[in-house]
Amino acid sequence: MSVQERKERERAAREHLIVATAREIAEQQGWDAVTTRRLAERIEYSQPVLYSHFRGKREIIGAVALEGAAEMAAALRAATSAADGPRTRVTALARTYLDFAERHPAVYDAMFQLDGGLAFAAEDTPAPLKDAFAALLESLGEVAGEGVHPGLFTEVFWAALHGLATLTRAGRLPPAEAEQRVELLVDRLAVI
Amino acid sequence: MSVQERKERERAAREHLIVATAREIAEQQGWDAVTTRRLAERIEYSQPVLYSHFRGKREIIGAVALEGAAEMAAALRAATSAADGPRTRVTALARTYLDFAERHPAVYDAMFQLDGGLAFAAEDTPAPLKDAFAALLESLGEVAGEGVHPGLFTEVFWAALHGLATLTRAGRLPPAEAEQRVELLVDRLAVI
DNA sequence: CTCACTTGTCTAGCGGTGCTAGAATCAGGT
DNA sequence: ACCTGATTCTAGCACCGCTAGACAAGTGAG
Repeated sequence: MSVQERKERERAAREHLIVATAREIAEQQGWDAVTTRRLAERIEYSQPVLYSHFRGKREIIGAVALEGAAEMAAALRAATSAADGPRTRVTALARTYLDFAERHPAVYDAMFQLDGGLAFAAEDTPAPLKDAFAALLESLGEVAGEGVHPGLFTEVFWAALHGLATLTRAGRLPPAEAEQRVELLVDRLAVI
Repeated sequence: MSVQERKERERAAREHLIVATAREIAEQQGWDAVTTRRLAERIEYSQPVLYSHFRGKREIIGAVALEGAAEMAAALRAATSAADGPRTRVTALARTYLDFAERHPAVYDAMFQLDGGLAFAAEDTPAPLKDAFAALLESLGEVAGEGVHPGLFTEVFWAALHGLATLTRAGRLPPAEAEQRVELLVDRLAVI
């Protein structure tokens, strides 16, 4: 059944092209510019083709989110493994997280701001999302402090990072003192 | 010029009706349901009337955001003034903030998630927004700790609250341990 | 090699969106 | 009672997400 295999391969390639193109448009012009028409034109297929791969625009956003989660997890692990000592590790983690959000705003939005139809904090949460949280937990768990549940601590730290990321990018916080905010956050929250 | 005064009064009343109706629809069915057609029909005028009051939908969102900011500031001040001692005050502040976000999700979105065309952290930031931040600063400044700029501390604390609020509401954090997260946050961030 | 059939893709269109030009209507002053 | 200017509406633009049904291309059987 080599023919069928080839077709499946081509189908998978096209699906990846859709996700990559959606992400590209979103990074360049924002998610509002990612319309099914524009996306279809860019991949040089007609609109209905998109719906043979995804249920709708929401699922495309979800696919970008999963891709982003995997990348973020990798970035976090790379940064933390290069640092020794809990304190340095947590600081590196925080910087990397905020850096990721700043450099890939569209992906970050797909993950946390937009509705990609993904389950969170539940049984059927997709693996990449669980893994991204796990990457946070690995470094943050060791500075949770005694008597504090590592998962709960990670949630709080994560929420703080998320707040900084979104408020900064939305112009709610001046970017100038970003570094000072990170240091204050790590100083206070992490128990070294 | 009594005629003109009456007209201006009626115009102001209608403008307020638009904002109130937009908010009502948003609270009931989400901001996606707030379309110019639906909004126009509800206020029993045609669409173009909306554009004689606001530049566009964005400005209507902005108007709701300003209204919300004033209410939030009032709620925060009410809660903190009823508490004595910095620690109790900060906890009350955090709870009130999160409670406001949970009970008025549409207004909260207008303030911090959607684009209402408002300036933040800048010279021309509208007064209600500045005042809401000031309300936070009043209680948080006293627990910033030595050598830490009160404004910077407030920003970090606020970001953490914002992260908790948005991630919880988006289903990214399980609502069950919300109270524990607040306590952990106050314990660690605030210097009593 | 031909032909029916499945599979895949496209054209065209639905009901909706934010927004606006120009027609129609209403109220005010003379 | 009429003219004039402000106000409001009707109708329409270009776009959106999504889909039914026409059409073409590739597949396997005879």
